[in-house]
Amino acid sequence: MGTPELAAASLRALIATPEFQVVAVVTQPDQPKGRGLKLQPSAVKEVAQKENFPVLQPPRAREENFIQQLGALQPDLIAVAAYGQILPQAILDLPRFGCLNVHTSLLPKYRGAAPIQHAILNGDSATGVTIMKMDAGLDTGAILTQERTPIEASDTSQTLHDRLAGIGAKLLVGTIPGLVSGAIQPHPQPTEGVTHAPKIKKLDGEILWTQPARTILNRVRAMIPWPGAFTHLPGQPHPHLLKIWDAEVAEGAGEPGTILQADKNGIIVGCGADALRILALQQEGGRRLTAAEFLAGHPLRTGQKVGARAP
RNA sequence: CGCGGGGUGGAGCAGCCCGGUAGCUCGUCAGGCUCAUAACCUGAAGGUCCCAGGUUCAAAUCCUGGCCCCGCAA
Repeated sequence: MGTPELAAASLRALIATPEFQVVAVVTQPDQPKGRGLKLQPSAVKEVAQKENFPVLQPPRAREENFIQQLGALQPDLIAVAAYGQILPQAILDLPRFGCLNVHTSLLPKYRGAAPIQHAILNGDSATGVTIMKMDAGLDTGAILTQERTPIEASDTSQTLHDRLAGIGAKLLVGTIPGLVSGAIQPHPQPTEGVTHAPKIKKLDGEILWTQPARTILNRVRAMIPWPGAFTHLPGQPHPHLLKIWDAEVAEGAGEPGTILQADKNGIIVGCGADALRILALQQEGGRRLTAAEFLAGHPLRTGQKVGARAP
């Protein structure tokens, strides 16, 4: 059971392992997505369909109807990764070996929907993947295995996600035989160090220029690919949304939100501490551009303010 | 048909409302300056103004249809 690309990676790994027999794939119903809000199948559904596995897409997993359908398949084990729905106890109890969950953090840190983003947002130097045996709580199940990976300065949520997806898939496939044979025992999560990583919202991408440049840069990296860290450029009818795709901390001081310098080397904006050199950005309606390309058509003067919202 | 922005020399933009000479920043090429340079000066090349119709003496500009890109929304 899973929905986005993260889960698709695990699904591919399970399919590729001959010891396992995938009897069904469960994913969220197709959602209206993209321009025009057309219905789009999930990443998991695409993989499942390509391999001709039966796909179940219950609108609500707790419906009796679906639970019976699932029970009829008599699964020995259910693997879950970013499914997007809370599973009722009836499903957790269904398989002989329980339900395993792939979670992209070192639990009990960052329980919840967006552990990858929060790890980068907080400037952590490492994170990892946990395979746990699910219980009724939110990511509170007993830990089976964990694998750690460093967070590089160049990592974004995108790159880290891709790496963790691979690690998680491998770890899941490696953990299942150990659980079945009894070689791997579940360990309850420590009560110390519990933190939560709530779902990222669009507004979490808004840059607060009064924060230190380091903190802002973490936000820029954490919000890739979605929603993108953004600010606003004062404009005639309305301010223009401006997404920051790449940046680095630069020396310099100036009033937060003020452009200190703008040339081929980047656009330097004052922050609460140090300054941020913007290297790649995108205005609404436009493509992603390097600072030099952007400046060729959007002259910026030093001293100009950015991000100021109408009082 | 969910809402909105946009497609103009190689890149990024202005011009469109108020039809009539193709503009700006950068890049490219040539020459110059310099110990030297991605710096500076001078000059040059390079455009079916997304496509198809329509209106008009005349369309980048106005009208209709289509294709593509992007932001919002998820």
